[in-house]
Amino acid sequence: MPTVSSEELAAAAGVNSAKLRKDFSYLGSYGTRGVGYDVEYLVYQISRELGLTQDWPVVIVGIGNLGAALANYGGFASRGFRVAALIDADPAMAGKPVAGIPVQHTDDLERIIQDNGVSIGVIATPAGAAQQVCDRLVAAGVTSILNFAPTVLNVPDGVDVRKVDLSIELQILAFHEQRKAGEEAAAADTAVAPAARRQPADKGPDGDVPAVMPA
Amino acid sequence: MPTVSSEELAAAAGVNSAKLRKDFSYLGSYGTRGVGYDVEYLVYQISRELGLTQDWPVVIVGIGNLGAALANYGGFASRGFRVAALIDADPAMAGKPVAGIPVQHTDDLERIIQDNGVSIGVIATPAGAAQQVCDRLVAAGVTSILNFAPTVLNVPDGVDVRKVDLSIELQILAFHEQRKAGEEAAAADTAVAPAARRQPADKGPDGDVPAVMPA
DNA sequence: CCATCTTTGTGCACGCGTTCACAAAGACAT
DNA sequence: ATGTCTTTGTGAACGCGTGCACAAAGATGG
Repeated sequence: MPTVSSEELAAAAGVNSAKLRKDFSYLGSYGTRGVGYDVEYLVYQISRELGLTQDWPVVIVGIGNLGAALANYGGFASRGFRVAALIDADPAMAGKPVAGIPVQHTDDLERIIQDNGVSIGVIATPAGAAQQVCDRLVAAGVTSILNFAPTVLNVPDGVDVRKVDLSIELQILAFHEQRKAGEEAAAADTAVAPAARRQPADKGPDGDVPAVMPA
Repeated sequence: MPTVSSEELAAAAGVNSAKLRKDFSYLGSYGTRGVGYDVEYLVYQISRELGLTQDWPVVIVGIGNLGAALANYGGFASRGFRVAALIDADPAMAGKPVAGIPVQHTDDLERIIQDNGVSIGVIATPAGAAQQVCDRLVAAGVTSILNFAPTVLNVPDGVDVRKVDLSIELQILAFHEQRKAGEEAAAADTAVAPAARRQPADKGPDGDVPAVMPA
C-alpha cells in the first residue's frame, strides 16, 4: 500500500507538517501512526470533501475571447465541472460551436438552466450586461456565480458570487516590482549616508510608505 | 472640497472602519479630524502606493483565446499597464493584429523584452510550453511573471511568480454549493430526529466532515 | 511478547491582524 | 474666544491561525 508521511507532503508543498496534519484531522481523514497516510484513500477523501467527485454542470454566459478561453479550459473537466451550455446575446453566434459545444441564444437562458439543473453560472459578458444576466441566472435558479465582468453584482441572500479581476494579480506583481526598485534605491542611500536614514514616524505630504499589501 | 469619512468608506466596502483608518495611517495618508479624507488626495496617495501612477509595459506570451482575452481586457490600461507586445510561437499568427497590436514571433522574444524595458511577463501558453517561455523571459530580464498555464514554474531567486488557476474559484463555489446542499439535509435531519444528531467527535471511514475551506 | 522506532493527532503557547474604545485634533456655530 | 460636535489616529485587548512539542498508537524486529 503506497503511503506518504505528513513530513514528505509538507516538504513538497512548502508548508509546515504540523499544520498539514491538523488540517487533515479536520477532514476526519486517518493516517496510520508510524506509517503515514494511504495515498489513494487520502486523495479520495480530499476529492470528496472538495466536491470533486460530484458532477457540476455550469453555463458560461458571454462567449467572447474570455468565454471561449473558459470553454476550452482543460482544468474544468478534471475537477468535476461540465460545461452544460454556452450562451451569448449575439444572434450571429447562435449555433456556432465553441470548444465543440454549440452556442445558444440568451433568449433560452431560463430553459437551459432548468433543463440541465444548473446551479453554477459563469459570467464573461461585458460589464454593462453583467447585472442583467446575473438577475436572470438567479431568477432561473442559479445559486453560485463566478463573475469575470468588471462590475460588482447585486444578488439576493443565499446566492454566492465570486469576482475574478484579471488585473489584480498583475497589480500585485507590479506592486512588488515597485518595491524591488525602492529597496535598491534605499540600499544605495544607506551605503552613501547611513546616518541620514529617515525616521519610521516620518510622515507628511511626501512621506515614505511602510509595508502594507497582500502577500 | 469633497471628502469621505472612514465610516462611509467602510460601510461601502463592507469592512470595519477602524481597520480602514489604521490601514490608511500606514500609508502616511492624512485625513482631517472632524471632516474625513480628501477624496482626490486619498485616491492619488493610494494610486501611487499601489504603483498605479507608473507605466508598466507588459508582454503577453501565447495568443490563444486567453491571451487574446487578456490583450483586450480593458482593466489593464486603467491600472497603469500597457501591453507592449503580443508574442506567439505560431508563425501563422505573426503580424496578425489582436486588440490592435500585431502579434510577433517567439524568436524575437529577447529583443522585444529588452527594447521595451519589460519587467513583467504574462504566460498564457499551453502547459507544455510554459516553463520554456518562462526561462527565456527570465533570461531576458523579466523579474515578475503572471502564469495562467496549469503548471508550477521554476524560477531563480528574485523573480516573482503568481499563478492564476481559473478553475480554483469555480471549485470554491462548488464547495460552498455542496455545503448548502449538506446544510439542507442536516436541517431536515434535525427536524425529524433532533436527538439523533451525530457527535462532533464522530469519525471513521464514513465520518462526516467539519468546516474547513477558504472563505 | 517485549522493546524500539516511526509517525500521527493534538494541547498549548506564541504572534499577528482585527476590533474596540477613547483621547486628541480640528471644524463650525455662537 | 469658547464650547460643542464630528472624525481621526492609535494604544490596548481580543481572537484565530500557526507552529512547537510530546504523548499515544501502531508497525517492525528480535
